[in-house]
Amino acid sequence: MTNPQKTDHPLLYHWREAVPNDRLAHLVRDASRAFQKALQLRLARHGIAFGHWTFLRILWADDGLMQKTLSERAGVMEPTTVTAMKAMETLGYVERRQLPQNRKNIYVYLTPEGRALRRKLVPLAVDTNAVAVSGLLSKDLAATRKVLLAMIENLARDELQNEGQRKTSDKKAAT
Amino acid sequence: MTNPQKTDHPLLYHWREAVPNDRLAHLVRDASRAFQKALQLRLARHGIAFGHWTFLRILWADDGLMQKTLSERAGVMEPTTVTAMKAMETLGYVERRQLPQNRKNIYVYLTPEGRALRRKLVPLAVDTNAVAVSGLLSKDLAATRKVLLAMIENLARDELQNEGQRKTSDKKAAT
DNA sequence: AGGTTATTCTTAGGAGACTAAGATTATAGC
DNA sequence: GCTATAATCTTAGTCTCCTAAGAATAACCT
Repeated sequence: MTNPQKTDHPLLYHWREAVPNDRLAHLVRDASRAFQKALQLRLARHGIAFGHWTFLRILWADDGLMQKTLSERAGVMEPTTVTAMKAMETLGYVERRQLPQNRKNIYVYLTPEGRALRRKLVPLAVDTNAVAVSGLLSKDLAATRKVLLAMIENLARDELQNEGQRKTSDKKAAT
Repeated sequence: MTNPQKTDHPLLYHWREAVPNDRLAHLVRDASRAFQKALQLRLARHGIAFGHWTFLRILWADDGLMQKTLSERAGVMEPTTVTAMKAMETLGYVERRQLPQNRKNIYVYLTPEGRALRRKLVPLAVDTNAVAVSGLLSKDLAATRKVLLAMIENLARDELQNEGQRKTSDKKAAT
C-alpha cells in the first residue's frame, strides 16, 4: 500500500486505499461532484452561478424557449427552471416574454449581456474538460461515454417501470 | 433520426437526439443523478433518507469513528456530517459519545437498530447497481472505472493547484 | 358553447451539499 | 505554566435540486 501523501486531496484516500472494485455508483457520484466543483470554481471568478451556466448554454444554442422546454433540455424539474429564470432575469441575462397569442406560456430570450457571456464562459468549460481527461486514452473515453449513456438509459427505464408498477398496484389496491 | 417515443424518459431525448460527442461532464452528471434517484426511490420505500445511507455504509464497516473521519470517508464537508449525525441520532440509528480522555472529539457508534438496517438496505444498492450495469461488458466497465478514477484525480490535483495559486497571489497582492 | 382535461407556470417547503465564521478543547512551544 | 496554534465540532446562511400542491390558461370533446 502506498502511503497517502500530505499534499493529496482527501477525497483520493478512500478510492486508492479503501475501495476494491464495484462501487460504480459512488465513483460516478464523486466524479460528478469533482467536475461540478472544478467548473464552479472557474465560473465563480466571473461571478456566474453554476446553476445559471446550464441554462445559458441551452439558450445560446436555441433562444426563445418555453420554460417547460428549457427544463427538459436541462434535465431538471420545472420549479428549478422557474427559480433560475427569475434570478437570471434580475441579473439581466434573460428576458421573459409572453406572446399575444398565448397568455399561459412564457418564452425566455437572452439579453445582449446574456448572449455576450458565451465568449467568456465557454472556454472555462473547455478548460475543465481538458483538465479532467488529460492523460486518458480516447478508446477508454469512448467506452466511458457508452457505459454512462447505457446506465442512464437502464436507470431511466427502471424508473418508468417502477412508476408503472406503483400505478398498477394503486389501482388494484390490496389484492 | 429515430423518433423519441412517448414512453421514453424525458432525460433520454437530449442524449439521443441533441448531443453529438464531448459533453462528458454533462453525461457524468446525469448518470450520477440517475443513480442517486434510483437508490433514493428504493431507500424511500424503507423510510431511509439517501443522505443517511452514505454514513450507515461507512459505519457498518467501521464503527466508532470521529465525525471528522466520517466526513473524510464520505467525501463531504464536516457540516454535512454534523447535520446527518444529529438526524440519525434522533432517528435512533447512531449514538454520539465523548470519551473521558477527550472532551472535544465526538465518536459515533451504531445502535443495534442502525446495525440491523444493513441486511435490509445493502440488497437495494446491489439491485440498483445490477439495473445500471445490465447489458454492459465488463471490459467497458473496467475502462469506465479507470477513467472516472483518473478524472477524479485530475480534478482534485487541479483544485489543489488553484488553491495554491490563489494563496500565492494573495500574498503577492497586486504586483 | 360549456364543461372537463391537460398543460404550463408558480409557490412552499425540504433534502443534501457547500462556505464562512465561531466556540471549544487539545497540543505545542517557549 | 501559559500562551499561541491547531484540530474538531457547530452554527448560520446559501446554492441546487427536488416533490407536492395550487392557479391560470389552453385544448379538447361532445
